Amino acid sequence: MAGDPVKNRQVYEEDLNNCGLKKTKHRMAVLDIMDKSEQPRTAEDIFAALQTRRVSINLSTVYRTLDVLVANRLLNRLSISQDGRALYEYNRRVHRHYLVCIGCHKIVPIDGCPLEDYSRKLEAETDYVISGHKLDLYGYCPECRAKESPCGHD
Amino acid sequence: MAGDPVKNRQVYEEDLNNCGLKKTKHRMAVLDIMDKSEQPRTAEDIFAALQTRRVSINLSTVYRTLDVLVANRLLNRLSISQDGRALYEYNRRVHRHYLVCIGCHKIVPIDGCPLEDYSRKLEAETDYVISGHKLDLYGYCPECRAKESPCGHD
DNA sequence: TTGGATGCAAAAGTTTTGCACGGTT
DNA sequence: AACCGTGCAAAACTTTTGCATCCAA
Repeated sequence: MAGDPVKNRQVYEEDLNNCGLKKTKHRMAVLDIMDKSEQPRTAEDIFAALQTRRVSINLSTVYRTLDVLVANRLLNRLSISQDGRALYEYNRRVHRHYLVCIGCHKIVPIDGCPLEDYSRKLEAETDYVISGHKLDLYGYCPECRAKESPCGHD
Repeated sequence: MAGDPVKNRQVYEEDLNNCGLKKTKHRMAVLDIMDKSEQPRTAEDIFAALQTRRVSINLSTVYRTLDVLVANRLLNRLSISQDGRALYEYNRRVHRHYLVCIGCHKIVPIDGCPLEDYSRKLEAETDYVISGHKLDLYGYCPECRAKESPCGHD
């Protein structure tokens, strides 16, 4: 699905066009990096990935690029991280949730969404229009179970 | 429930004691403010509330106090906010989720939790030990429905 | 008395912005 | 050519830290 580079470049280009955004090497590279990322990434992280690819860019441009892509719904900005840094993910237009390991901070996507029925029910109860939700689950992966501290302090 | 100031002060004092923390006017005031808050609050916001109460405090002490109270599970730190600032809430030891209005940023608590069964099911599937989750729902409150922009840009 | 709590100032870290220049359409 | 995108430097903003002093137990 994310394996054919030529096909993907066409997708990115089309997405940028549909949004009325210019096609720049920076935007193309960021979309490609994010599309191929298994996990949500920080701006700094994306900046490093660009440098690895020999794409010359300034960190402030990374932020500006991310802002534009988020505003146009090509990326999502998450608020999972505890440490105050924003995380970004490619918007696959499929509803996705994550399971975050408290021990090693590994983030894995979860299949499916348990909240579809619940959302509609809550709309009826609250008289809100519910347009989305964020759900992340936290726990210890098989490798990290032994590290769990029972006392509350990490 | 949060109406009797004397009773509540006893609770805060007891909680601080149980955690081996000294009882200071700052900690007492922060616990009281948070206990009486309907919505999660930022550090800056709590700082302002303290000043309104004529409690003299430095912003760095607010952060230190919040850190201590979070580490001891008397408060929770949330990651709802989009704008990079941490939000804190009083830990009522009841599992709680929020419904956030995209229009006016009002945050209201939701009754109940739709995820209890799901968590256990996911544990079985993934071989993780799931110790918690974060769920927030987003939408437009009755007052803000008219403001919804269909184009993605706010 | 003693170790933790606090104020103040300074630093650290992330993200944003002003401005001049460069690239895309 | 016009407008948007970019680099660079500086600023803004939230949060953390060092150190001397203060306070609760």
